[in-house]
Amino acid sequence: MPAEGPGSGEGAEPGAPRERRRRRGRARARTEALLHTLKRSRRVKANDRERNRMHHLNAALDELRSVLPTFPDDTKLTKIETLRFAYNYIWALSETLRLAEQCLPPPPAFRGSAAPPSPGSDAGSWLSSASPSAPSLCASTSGPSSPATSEDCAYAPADSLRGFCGLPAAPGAPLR
DNA sequence: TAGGCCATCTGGTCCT
DNA sequence: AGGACCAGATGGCCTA
Repeated sequence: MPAEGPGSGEGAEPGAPRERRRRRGRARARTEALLHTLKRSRRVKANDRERNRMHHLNAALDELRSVLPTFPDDTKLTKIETLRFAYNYIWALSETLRLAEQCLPPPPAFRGSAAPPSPGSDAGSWLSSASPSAPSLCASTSGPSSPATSEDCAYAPADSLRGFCGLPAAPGAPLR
């Protein structure tokens, strides 16, 4: 807000140079104050837009979280974990599809003796052996406090693989 | 208390 | 000119 002084319209010797300088100074201060408030209001508007933008970004991130399987269910992944997990999850799903195409129709030998990888056993190796350069399905590379345990890593692809290969999916399978 | 995560502010840059 | 996007800075909250 420009502090508009009460004495802005007094009339004393309109032609005097000193008075003219004083008026110029006041006018300049007024325009500077105006400019300042203009800049300020633009900044406030920009801040508001930026806040909104980030809220939308977070909403999208929440949506992404909601379709990612986590263990336990109420685990909330951080932003970076969500992005990494989504990346790896997509990779794992497409890999699952690829493997499913290979095993349909299921070869008799496979159904009989050799069981598909289970979450607890060699699913991790299934993941890593599927592609040497494959990313881990783990959401993060962080320490033990990370919500993405090794259990989570094998969880989704192993179960979906079971489904695709005509075997009963394990209870609580993440894929609908 | 240090470190991680997050929200917000801010100034710069690019685009329409 | 104004809006969108981006990256850096800052401060608050939480946890080990």
